[in-house]
Amino acid sequence: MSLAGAAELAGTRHLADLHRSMQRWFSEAARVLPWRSPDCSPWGVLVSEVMLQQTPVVRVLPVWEDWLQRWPHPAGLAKEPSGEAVRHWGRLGYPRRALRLHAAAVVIAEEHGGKVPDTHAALLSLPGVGEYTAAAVAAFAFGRRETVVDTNIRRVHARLVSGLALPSPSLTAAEMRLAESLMPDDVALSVSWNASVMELGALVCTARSPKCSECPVRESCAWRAAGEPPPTYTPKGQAWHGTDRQLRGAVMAVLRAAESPVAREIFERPAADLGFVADGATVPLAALHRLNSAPEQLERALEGLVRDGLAEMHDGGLRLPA
DNA sequence: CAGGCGTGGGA
DNA sequence: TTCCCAAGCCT
Repeated sequence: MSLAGAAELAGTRHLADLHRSMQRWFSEAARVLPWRSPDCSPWGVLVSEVMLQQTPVVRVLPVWEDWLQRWPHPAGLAKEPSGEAVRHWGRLGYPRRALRLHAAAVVIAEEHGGKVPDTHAALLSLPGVGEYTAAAVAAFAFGRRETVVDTNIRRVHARLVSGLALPSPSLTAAEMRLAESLMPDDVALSVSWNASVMELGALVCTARSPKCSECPVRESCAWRAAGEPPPTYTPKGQAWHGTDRQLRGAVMAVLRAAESPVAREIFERPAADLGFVADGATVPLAALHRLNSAPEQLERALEGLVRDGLAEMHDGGLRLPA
């Protein structure tokens, strides 16, 4: 990063101006989201943060509403079989998150009196909660001064301060130090600073085709000043077609739709004779068959799902954990 | 620590 | 059509 740039920003009047500009922009440009409501419980914030991991807001909204109505408190979810969490996760993706959220609810019910813990350390110990999520919940649900660093914030810092098109592939110690150096001292202001930088990354300072003309801090942007140089590396795309991942997703879609355990042969047989599988399961089953995977790969996918706790054997068939 | 882990919409 | 990627976590 540009140490000179960071030093110039930190501890100067310039930094206070930056905080002010961002706060003003956030107050008028921020999206209205249910988990930002003052009425939203810490549990609602935690659920939103986990759902938002690697998942766009628009897809999270309906599932979050369903979850919070169904399980307004962690204790309610804790009483359910973990498979119910997975079933109601729907097609959000990364269903292990549902499993971990359920496990977190159990820990909260049993060890925290049913209340979401309010410290970074306690949050971090919950399943599925890493550095980012712990900081985000501590800040946004409990008003704490936390150095929140997510992909949006990393990108904004990379451009605004370091003059780079994109941050490095993985989070570095230097980035954490930079993020800390930019934090307002005031607690309330620090919370809105975290939220506003994240929102700027999500709405304006986007990965592709950023809307610099709408940026409230474009005059301070090191990347813009440098002539918007291109990224210095090319992110490696994730393979999808033909992967175990794709097959696992197809199997999970079947299990979510099935009302009874699905026999192994059903996963291999054409979708025609599925009399003993619930109607709702035939569509995802047809999609699975269309993948036309090798038996060995199917075996690997099913075993992987069982190993991960996303499915279990019952009556010789596979089902969501009951 | 590099790689595995879902999904669907937009460029 | 293909590729990219969206508030990461865990091993």
